Amino acid sequence: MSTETGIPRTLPTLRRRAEFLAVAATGKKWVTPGLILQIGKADNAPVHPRFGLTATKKIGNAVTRNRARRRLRALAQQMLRQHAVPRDYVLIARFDTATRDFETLRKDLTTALRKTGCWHD
RNA sequence: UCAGAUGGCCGGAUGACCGCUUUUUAAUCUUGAUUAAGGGGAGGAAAGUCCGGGCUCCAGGGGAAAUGGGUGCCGGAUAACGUCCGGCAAGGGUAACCUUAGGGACAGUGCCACAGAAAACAGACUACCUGCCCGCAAGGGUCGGAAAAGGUGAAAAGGUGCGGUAAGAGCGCACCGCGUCGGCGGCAACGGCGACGGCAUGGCAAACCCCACCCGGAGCAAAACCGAAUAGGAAUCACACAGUCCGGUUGUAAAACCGGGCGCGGCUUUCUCCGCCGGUGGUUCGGGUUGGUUGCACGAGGUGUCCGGUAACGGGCAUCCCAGAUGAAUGGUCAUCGCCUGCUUUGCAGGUACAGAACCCGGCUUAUAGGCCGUCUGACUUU
RNA sequence: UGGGGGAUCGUCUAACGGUAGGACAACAGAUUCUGACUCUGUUUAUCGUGGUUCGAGUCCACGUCCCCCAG
Repeated sequence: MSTETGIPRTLPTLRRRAEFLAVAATGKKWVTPGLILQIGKADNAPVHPRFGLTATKKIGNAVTRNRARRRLRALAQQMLRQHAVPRDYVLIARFDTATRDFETLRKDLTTALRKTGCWHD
């Protein structure tokens, strides 16, 4: 389950509707053109960062939603494991998520983490 | 060469790094996890959910009826179909070919607005014609004849031509259409031939309907099992409360228990037969669950080949195993090359469709950049 | 995932298969010193594509969008 660094190789994900609602209820979020980041409360934070993904029907059909979700997941596995304090995170896909350049998307998430104070090196 | 018609197929490729899921083998231990190596991992429509079937439950099976729904030329294919194949008819096109919910209008009911004399028992109106009467005449009246003319309308009671007549009329004739009968070809739809009739039966059934055939309902969030937790409910109302006979066991007896028959109640809308079960149904209150496994991928399966059949399709043989997620995997990034378009033409820029399995299969419908391979028709040119 | 229902002016709602009507709104005019109220007039619609029919908002097929129910 864990390596010598203590952080799992793949981050656990949010699964229950109640968990998503709890993250959204804090109201703490940052909006960038590529994605929206929501952050859960600090008092009941988990040991390691967890994340959930949301792609609504508004951004396109099933193929577009799948592609946006997969890019966000790949991004989250890369970034959150190294550069995020342990919290619950929810990443919401926007119109440009499926087509935006991946480096720009990475900068979007970096900016969101820094602005919300969840960044660490 | 140009313009068309039609059938089938494909629907990007390779590599590197980092991942996800499933499976096989091996190792480790905490016996269900980790690690390592290897294999598999979205479509022609996976879509819409419009039909058909498998499978599961409603305990199971048979018959009848009602209600409701569907299909509708004929023959065949199929597990089945509203699908497919072949044929017929009608319509369109120079043609290849395409389109068609294409049974019944003499079973009955209904509708045909406006216009028009009339919209369906044909008969009334205007107008026409011979005779008679009135009148100088124009014209009027009347006994009859006849249904050819009447601006409409989507549609007007066979059409065109000739004869015929006082005027006309299938009144007669020719051709076309229609109907009836006969025999011929075809399994049939239907076709064509001959004779006769002398025109009858307007349209709408994607209006109600009639006829023929088909259909029980719900759906994998079906359903089964394991585990945890809680409960093995309470109140009230309605309905039914039916028992009896026979046999056996215990017993002194009364009686109790067991089995069977008849009866009562329930078992998909109703009835009924076999069968099964023994209280049923409604309302209110209270309590609880949302984990895992199976179902779940060897199938009306794919590929190749041979045989039968015009074809749809069927059969034989060989060979292959080819997705299985559950906040839901099948990917992310980079590079190179295809293909298309444009140009500053040997390189740069832009583009590369529609779209994501969720129990499975057969179809239909809809979306789709671009490309490939046939077959056929018409026109033009050359030989 | 399965089942059911619907779509008519900008909004709400009518309409036997036969000229798509009404209310509110908008616009113009009248009234008023100006505005409101009131009166008169005008504009605007059958979800899309095909089919049946002489003729479809209505009947049929396919598609698009929306709503409801089960869980």
